[in-house]
Amino acid sequence: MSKRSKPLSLTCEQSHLLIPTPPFLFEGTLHKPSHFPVKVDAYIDGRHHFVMRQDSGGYVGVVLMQESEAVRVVFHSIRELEKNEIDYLLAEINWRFGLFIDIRHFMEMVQDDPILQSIDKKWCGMRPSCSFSLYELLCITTVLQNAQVSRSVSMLGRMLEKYGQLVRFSGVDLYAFWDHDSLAKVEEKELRALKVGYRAKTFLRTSMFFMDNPDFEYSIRGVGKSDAKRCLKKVYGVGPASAGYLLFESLKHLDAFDYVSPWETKILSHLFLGHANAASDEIVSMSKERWGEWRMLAVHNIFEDLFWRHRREKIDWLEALIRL
DNA sequence: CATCAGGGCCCTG
DNA sequence: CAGGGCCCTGAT
Repeated sequence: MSKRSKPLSLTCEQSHLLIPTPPFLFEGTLHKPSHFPVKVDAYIDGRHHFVMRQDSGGYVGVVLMQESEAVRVVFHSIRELEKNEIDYLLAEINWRFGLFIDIRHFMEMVQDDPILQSIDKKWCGMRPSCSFSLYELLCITTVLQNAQVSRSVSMLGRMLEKYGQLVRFSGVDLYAFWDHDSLAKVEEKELRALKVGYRAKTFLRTSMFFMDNPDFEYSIRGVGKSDAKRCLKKVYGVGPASAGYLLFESLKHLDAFDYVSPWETKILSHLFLGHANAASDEIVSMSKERWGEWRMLAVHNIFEDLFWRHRREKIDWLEALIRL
């Protein structure tokens, strides 16, 4: 694989409509302020952009925008897409952005919960969503491990420059991820040169795993949380923290909150108790008691609201707890 | 300059 | 099941 610096222009447009289960909040679901700045997806002026990879090797730039209660989907590609390709892409988008999820019970719970009530009405009711395939999200959780944000960002940036494909559509330049089969063939030394450290081995082993199990993601969608977690943790490099993110963001388990990382513990401790010293077990059991089967969705709403407010006007205690 | 934890996880004993 | 080691970075 060689470095391709010139963006590939995707000029052929096709437009479709998807209908989410109500109540649906477009920005809350598509715009995630806590996500770090890497050119793999972008929410700009009410439009969400990202790139999907086809099995055939093609790239499809996707733009999502609100159209009353529906979601307008515009595909950008180098040639006209066939009906079966479009059906696949639409079904995939329906899943990745959780358009099928019924959150009515959660919204009822919001009514008599002071913490959830404090979330800005503009987007209390957001859903788990993820522009990426399970493999792609796994690559992201891999760079998150044992690194601060700035390092995670630069590791992923270097990987995308070398192995990704830059595409241009609808006025944005974004990277498509590499495919697992090609990355599986890369030399570990070459990966290590990108300063990903011991993660080089993780990338190779996960890529080989997906090469051998191309239907892994589909086989664990719709499977119960504990079975799905067991399958995920068999993948080299996936521990409790990564499994949690994958279960919620990719597999839509709204209760995937059984482990909290230290930095998240501090933030939730501050919110629950007014100080940052609670133990992570304590935070998990408080959340279970308070929100039950909806606990990860609740925590997600809280975090995104917090980061969103933090971007507009710095929240001092939060600034002290997140490290950039 | 050196030291060290960090948005974990694997492996060993 | 506890704890050392792992790559690199930026904070101290």
